[in-house]
Amino acid sequence: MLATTEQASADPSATLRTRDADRTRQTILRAAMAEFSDKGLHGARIDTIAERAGINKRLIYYYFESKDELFLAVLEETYADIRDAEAALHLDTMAPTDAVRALVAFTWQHYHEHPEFITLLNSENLHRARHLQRSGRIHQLNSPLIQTLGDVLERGRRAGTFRGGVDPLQLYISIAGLAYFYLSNQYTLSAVFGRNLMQPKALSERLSHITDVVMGYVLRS
Amino acid sequence: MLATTEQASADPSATLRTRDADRTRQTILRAAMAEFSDKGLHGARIDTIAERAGINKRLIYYYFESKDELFLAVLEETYADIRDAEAALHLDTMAPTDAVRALVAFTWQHYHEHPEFITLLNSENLHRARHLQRSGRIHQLNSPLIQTLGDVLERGRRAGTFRGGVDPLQLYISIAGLAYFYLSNQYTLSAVFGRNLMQPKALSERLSHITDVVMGYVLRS
Amino acid sequence: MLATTEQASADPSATLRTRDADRTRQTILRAAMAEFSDKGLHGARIDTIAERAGINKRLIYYYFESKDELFLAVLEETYADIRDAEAALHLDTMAPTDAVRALVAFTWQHYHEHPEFITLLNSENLHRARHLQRSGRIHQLNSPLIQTLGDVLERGRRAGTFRGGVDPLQLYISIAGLAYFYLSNQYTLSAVFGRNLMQPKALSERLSHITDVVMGYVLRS
Amino acid sequence: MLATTEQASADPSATLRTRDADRTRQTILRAAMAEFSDKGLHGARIDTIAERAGINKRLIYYYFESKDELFLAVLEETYADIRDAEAALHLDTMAPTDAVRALVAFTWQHYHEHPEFITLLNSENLHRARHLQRSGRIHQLNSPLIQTLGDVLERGRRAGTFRGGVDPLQLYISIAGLAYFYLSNQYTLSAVFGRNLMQPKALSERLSHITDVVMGYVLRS
DNA sequence: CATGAATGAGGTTTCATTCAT
DNA sequence: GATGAATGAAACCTCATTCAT
Repeated sequence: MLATTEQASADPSATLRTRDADRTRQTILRAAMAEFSDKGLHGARIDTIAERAGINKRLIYYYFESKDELFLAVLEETYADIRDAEAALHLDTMAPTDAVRALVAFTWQHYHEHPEFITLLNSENLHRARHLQRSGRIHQLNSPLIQTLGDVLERGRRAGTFRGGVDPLQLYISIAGLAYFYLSNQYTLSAVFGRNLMQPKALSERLSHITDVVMGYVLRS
Repeated sequence: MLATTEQASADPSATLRTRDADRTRQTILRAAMAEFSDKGLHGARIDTIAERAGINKRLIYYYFESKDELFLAVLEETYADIRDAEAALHLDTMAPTDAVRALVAFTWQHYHEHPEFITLLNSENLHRARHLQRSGRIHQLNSPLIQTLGDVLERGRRAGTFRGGVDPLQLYISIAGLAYFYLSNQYTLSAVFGRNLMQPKALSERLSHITDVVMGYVLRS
Repeated sequence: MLATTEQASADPSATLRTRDADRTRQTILRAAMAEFSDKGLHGARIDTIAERAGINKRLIYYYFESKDELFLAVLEETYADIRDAEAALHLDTMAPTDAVRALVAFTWQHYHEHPEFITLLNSENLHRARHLQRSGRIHQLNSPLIQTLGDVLERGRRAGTFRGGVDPLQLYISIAGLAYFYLSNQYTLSAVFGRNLMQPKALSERLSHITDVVMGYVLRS
Repeated sequence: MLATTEQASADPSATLRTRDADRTRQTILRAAMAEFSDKGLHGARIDTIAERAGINKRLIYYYFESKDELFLAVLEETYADIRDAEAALHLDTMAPTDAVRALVAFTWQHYHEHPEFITLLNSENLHRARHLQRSGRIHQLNSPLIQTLGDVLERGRRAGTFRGGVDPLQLYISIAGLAYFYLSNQYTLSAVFGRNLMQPKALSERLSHITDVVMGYVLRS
C-alpha cells in the first residue's frame, strides 16, 4: 500500500527502505496482535510489544500514533483476515445445504484457529467499539457475507429445502454465537463444569452439535 | 452469627455493628461489580470503586485482601445471582416444551438485564479463569441446572416430542451462546453492520429467533 | 509496679483487673520485642505485634502511646534484662583473672542467647538513640558494671597480674565488640566468606579466641 | 566501554550519551547509598533518593529494577570500595608487626570515614543477608585480605615475634569488631554512659586501645 | 530509520493511628 | 478493659509517552 511500483523504479534505495518499513510495520502489528490478544487492551504493554517485535519502543510511535491507534490497526488487520477467508469460501457456488454446513464449519474452525479474534473482539466490545467507530476503514470490514448468505437462504427456500422468513444477519449471528461462546468462555465453563472442553473429541462433538442445531433450524421440517 | 430481630432488641449495639459491616461489605461489592463490569479487571480502578461506594479506599483492603480477591468475590456474587434465579425457574414442574422455552426466555432476559454478567465473564476468560480456579466456592457455583435440563430432555424424548441423544450441557451452552454473543458483541456488530441491535423491536426479534433455533433443534421433526 | 499491696486488699476485683492488665502489658511487650527484633523498628508492624500477642490492635495504644513509645519500652525491658543478668555475675567476689574470663564468657553467651538485644540496639543506633535519649529510665540502664570492672582491673594490677592503665569502659566495649560483631554480622560474614559461623564448633572456637584476645591484653606479659 | 578522551573527539554524541548514562547511574547509586545509610532499607524512601540525586523517580526503576535491587547494588558498591582500599594497603610488603598495625589503623579509619558501611551492613544483617545471597557478584566481594593476613601471621610466627595457631579469619573479625562496635553503637553507648565517644581525643584513645589489644594478642609474650 | 534516556501522572497497596461502642 | 470498623497520608511501582540525538 505504501510503495507503489512507480516509486520503486524511480528510487531503488527508497524502495528498499519502504520495503523494510513495511516489514517493520508488519512485525509490530503481529507482535501487537499477540500481546493485545493475550492481555486485552488495558493489560497489553507497549514495552512487551516492543520486546516481542524485537524493536525499539520508540519505533512503535513512529509507525503508529498511540496505543489506541495501534489497537485499531490490529483490529482492522484481524477483520481483514477473516473477511479474506470468508471470501475464499465461495458459498455462492454451492448447493444451499452445503453452503450452510460449510459456513458453520468454517466459522468454527476460524475461531478455533484464531483465538486472537475472540479476545480482540471482547476487548473492543468492552470499550463499546470506540476504536472501530473512528475507523476510516470500517466499511471495508463489512463483509459481503450477509448478502451471500441471504442469497443462499433464498435459493434453499425456493428449492423447498429451507424454511422461509430467515433473517440472514440473525442466522449469521447465531452461527457465530454457537461457536464463539464455547471457545471464548472455555475457561470459566471448564472451571465451573469440571469438564475439559478443549480436547479433540469434545471439539468435534461441539462442531457436530452446532451443525445439528443450525440445520435443524434452516431445514424445512 | 447474623443477629435475628429478637436478638437485636437484646443487644442493639452489637447488631448495628454487624449490620454495618455486612452492609459496607455489600456496598463495596456492588460498587466493584459495576466498575469491573464497566472497565474490566485491568481497567477498573480501586479509587473509583471507593468513590462509587462512598467509602474510604483503605476500607476495601480491610474487607477484601486485594483487587484480585475483590474481583473473585464479585464473580462469585454474580454466579450466585444467576444460580438463584435459575433455581427459581422450577423447570422440573413444567411440560418439556414449556421448560425449554422458559429456559431460553430466562437466559435471554437475564443476560439482557445483567450486562455485568457478560463483561465479568469476558474479563475472567481473558485471564483464563485464574480467579475462579482458586475459588473455594467454585463447586457451589455449579448450578444443578444441567441435571434438571437433562431430566426435561429425557421427559420430552419419552413423550415423543423431543429428539434423542441431546447432551444437556451442549444445549445449555448453545442457548447461552445464542443470547450471549448477540449482547456481548452488540457494539462491534452494530458498528460493522450499521444496524442498531438494541432497540426494543430488534431485541424481541432476537428472542423469537433464538427460540425458533432451539426449538427447531430439540423438537422431533 | 502498678498494683500496690494496699490497693489489692482494698478491692480484690481491682487487683484481678490490674493483674490481668500487667499480664496483658507483658504479653504485648514480649510480642513487640520479638517483632522489633525480627524486623527492626521500621519493618515491625503493629498489626503483627497484635497478632503475635493474640490481642486487639487497639489495646496496644491503650497500654503504650505509640509505636515509638512501645519501642522504647521494649528497649528498656531489654536493658533491664541484661543489667539483671550482669548483676548476678558477682564479679567482685572473684579473683581478677576469673572475673575477666567470666565477663567474657557471660557477654558471649548472653548475646548468643538473646539475639534480640543485638537487633534492637542496631535499630536504636540507626535512629541515633533518639528513643533512649527521651527515656526517663535511662539512668537506671547504666549498669554498675563499669565500676565493678574497674575494681577488678585495679585488684589485678595491684596483684601484679594485670597491666596498668586500662580504661574499664574501653575494655568493656572491646569485650562486647568482639562478641557482638561476630553474631550481629553473621549473615553477611557467612555469605561473603562462605563459612557457617554458627555451628557449635565454630561458636566455641570463637569464645576461645575472644578469651585469648582479652586475656592477652589484660595480663601482664 | 568508558570513552577515552580520544574516542570522544571521534564521536562526541555517542560518548556523551554513554557518559550521561553512566553518570546518572552513579549519581543514583551515591544518593541511594546516603539514604539507605541514613534510614536503613525500610526507612529509606525512593522519593528521597530521587530528590537527593536530582533526578526523576522513574529513572531509578529504569536503571535498577526495584528498591531491593538498588539496595543490593549499593551493597556491592560499598564492598567494592572497601576491597579496593584494602588492596591498596599492600600488607604483603610490610614487616609482620607493621602489617598488623597498619591493618588495625586502616580498619578503624575506614569505618570512621565511611559510616555508611556500618549502617548498610547492619541493615543487610537485619535481613539475614538475603540480598547478598542473591548477588551474582558475591564472590568478587570476598577480598583476598584473609589470605594476605594469613601470610603475614605466618611470617611473624616464623620470625618468632608472633604467636602460632592464629586463625586469620578470627583475627580479621576481631579487628573489625573492635572498631565496628564502638562506632556502630556510639549513640546508645553515649546515651547510657553519658560520655561523648566521638570527640577527637576519645577517637584516638580508642585506636590506641584497639592496637594494644590486637598486638597484645598476636605478639609472643 | 532507529535508539537509549527521561518523565509526569497515576496505579495498587501499606501503615500507624483513631472512632465509636 | 476491650474491640471491630474506619481513615489519611504516603509508600513502591507502572505506564504510555516524549526528548535528544
